[in-house]
Amino acid sequence: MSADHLDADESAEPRAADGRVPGRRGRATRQRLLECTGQMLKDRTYRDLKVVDIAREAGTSPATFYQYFPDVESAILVLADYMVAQGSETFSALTAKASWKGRAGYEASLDLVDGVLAFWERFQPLLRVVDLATDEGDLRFANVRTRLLNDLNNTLARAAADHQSLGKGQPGVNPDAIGGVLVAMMVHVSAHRLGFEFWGVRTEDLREAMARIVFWSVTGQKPPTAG
Amino acid sequence: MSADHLDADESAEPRAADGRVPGRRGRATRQRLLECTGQMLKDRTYRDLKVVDIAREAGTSPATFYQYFPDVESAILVLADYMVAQGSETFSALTAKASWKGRAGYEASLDLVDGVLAFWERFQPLLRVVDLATDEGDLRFANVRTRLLNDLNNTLARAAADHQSLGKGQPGVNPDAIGGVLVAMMVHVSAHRLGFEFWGVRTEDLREAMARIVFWSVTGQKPPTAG
DNA sequence: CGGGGCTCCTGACGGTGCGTCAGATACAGT
DNA sequence: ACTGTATCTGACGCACCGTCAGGAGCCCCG
Repeated sequence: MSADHLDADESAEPRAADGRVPGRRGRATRQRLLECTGQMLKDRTYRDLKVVDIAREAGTSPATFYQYFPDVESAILVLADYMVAQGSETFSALTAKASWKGRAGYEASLDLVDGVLAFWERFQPLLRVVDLATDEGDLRFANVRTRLLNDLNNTLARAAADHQSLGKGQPGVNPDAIGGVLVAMMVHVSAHRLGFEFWGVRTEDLREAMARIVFWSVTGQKPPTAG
Repeated sequence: MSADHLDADESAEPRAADGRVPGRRGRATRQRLLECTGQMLKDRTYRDLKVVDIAREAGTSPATFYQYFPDVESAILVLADYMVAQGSETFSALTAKASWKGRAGYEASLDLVDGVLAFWERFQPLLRVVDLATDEGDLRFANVRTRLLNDLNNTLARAAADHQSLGKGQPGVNPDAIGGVLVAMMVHVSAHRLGFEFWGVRTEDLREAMARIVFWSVTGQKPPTAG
């Protein structure tokens, strides 16, 4: 639940490799390196991201990069932290106000699914790296993933539990499992959206299928029939 | 649909780097290298798998490895091909005979989910690499993934379509989307099973939540209430 | 049983990227 | 201008990659 001990490097003063706190010029260089890193992630794949390229792009030398980040992953983690912040904001906006009742409830499910799809679209390059590094066993990125999905997870689990306590929804099924499974579904489909399209399945159709599953899993109600 | 032009290297005679067809001794070495590769995948992570280590483990030299495989990925692909064959067998056994009606239908959904979970458990190291390489954009592994999931996908889509044509199920929703979404859910949860357990969600509960979603998505019927 | 001609193996090498110094360079204050 | 601190970088050693040319093993025929 609490994540106080899991701060990224950014929560404190950024320190250079030798321990000193960077001044104005240093912070500008650091920022430039970050921006170039984010930029290059859009083109090349994570594993083809060479320190020397980032440095050259930022008009500096590889050694300078290591002054501010112990490795490429650490730089990406800083960008990922920003993404997590955006995610919390985005997802809480989508789930806070929504009601689960009737047609409006189904519309809210659609909005939620659309929100996740859009978020994955927007941060695609970063999320690709996060998924990759998480699967590779990098705990720093696993942590990013957890922080990003935690709220979503809890919100859905809470909603499922609320319906259960009223005798609706999915009685007797662990609400955390419901939330986790739904998040897994949305996340995985979002991540492989292009693969689906390539395989001939329109995103529009995925969106509908997922929203219906979300709505039914939480409320136990059959969603309104599709147009 | 058709995959005739996508054969892995294994469908034809394995050839050595210089084009010749290996004899008895050569094939034994090749096999030994394959086994060591599979073995070492269980310990180290994919990216830490160095050719020199595989070679040493197999009691030979790095150069020998390159005699039989252009790169590490290619060796893993051979192992993956075997896995795909196992998968086709496993999954078709799970879906061929099953009926979707009533309580037995729900049991079949449970069996299906269990089957996927067990399969992912069994081939965990290999599947981790397949997922990883697919996400990294390696088309050879994306192809493995497609072949592995295609049947499952089609089976579920077909079942959904059948129910729709009887006025049941999810009328008006693209059956391919339903199949794809369900497979995505099962696969992603299976891949992150340990993550869920660590986070406090028992596999038993995930299994139930997923089976219910599968059953409902295909048949449109509410599954039997949980004990 | 010994030598010719295959198959099979490997030591050694050039290449690329990593990460780390020691020292060069820019800048700010006096 | 002068000095000390902040910032940068050229150059290096390391590790792994992938490729040769040539050595070692094996089989078979004479």
